[in-house]
Amino acid sequence: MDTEAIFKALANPVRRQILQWLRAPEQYLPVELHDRIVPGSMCAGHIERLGGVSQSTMSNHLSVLQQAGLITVHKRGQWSYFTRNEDLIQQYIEYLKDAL
Amino acid sequence: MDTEAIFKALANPVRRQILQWLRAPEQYLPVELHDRIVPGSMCAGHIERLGGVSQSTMSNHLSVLQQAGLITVHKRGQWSYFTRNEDLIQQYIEYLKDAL
DNA sequence: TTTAAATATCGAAAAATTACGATATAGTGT
DNA sequence: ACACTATATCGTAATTTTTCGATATTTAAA
Repeated sequence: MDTEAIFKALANPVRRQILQWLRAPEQYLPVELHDRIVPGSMCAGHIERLGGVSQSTMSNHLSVLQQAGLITVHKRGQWSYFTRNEDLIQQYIEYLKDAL
Repeated sequence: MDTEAIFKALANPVRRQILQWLRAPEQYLPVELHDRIVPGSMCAGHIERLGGVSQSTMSNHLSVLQQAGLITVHKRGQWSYFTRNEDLIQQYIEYLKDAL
């Protein structure tokens, strides 16, 4: 677990918001979307539309979260589906409990 | 609880290290020091000597931690004694448990 | 009251992060 | 092959963070 990367990733409000959206993608997406191919996930495009930043900026945020291990990507066709890495998130909280 | 400030404060390795030193000041200080006036605390000077940064830089880090509420200061004479704010730290972890 | 010691604040340089538009890459459909 | 869509990457500008030395402030000590 790269705690340094996690702390840094979480220091940005847009990235924390992304994690929130990914907690309940259905809540933020129209019901009938092909996104549902990978449940509990959103593709980059939808995350981009939710956030108030450009495509490249959002892509970078997603990359930072991914490198910290907080989210994972599954590529299907031309789409990238992002999912929370609940295991790592939990592991990080456990770590904080006695390391903070 | 200013979570934004906490996330940012924790994003810096020097500041996280300070929190570690403050977990057990005795471990990092010569036994016979006047610092023991305020138990579980260290004065700015000792923290400065432990970290590899200048006096003003360390003072700034301490200020950031303080503004985030992660540490508190007690002034005695010409010294500032810094102590972990365990309540807030715990509160922050509780917050993360269902907000992250 | 002068001197010294501990800490805070100021102003500015250096480094890192965030942001954007443009372009590249890769997959889809015609 | 061509156009189109989704995403990633590149180069760079803007912003924020980190850092430092110098100076100010406060308390103590001579």
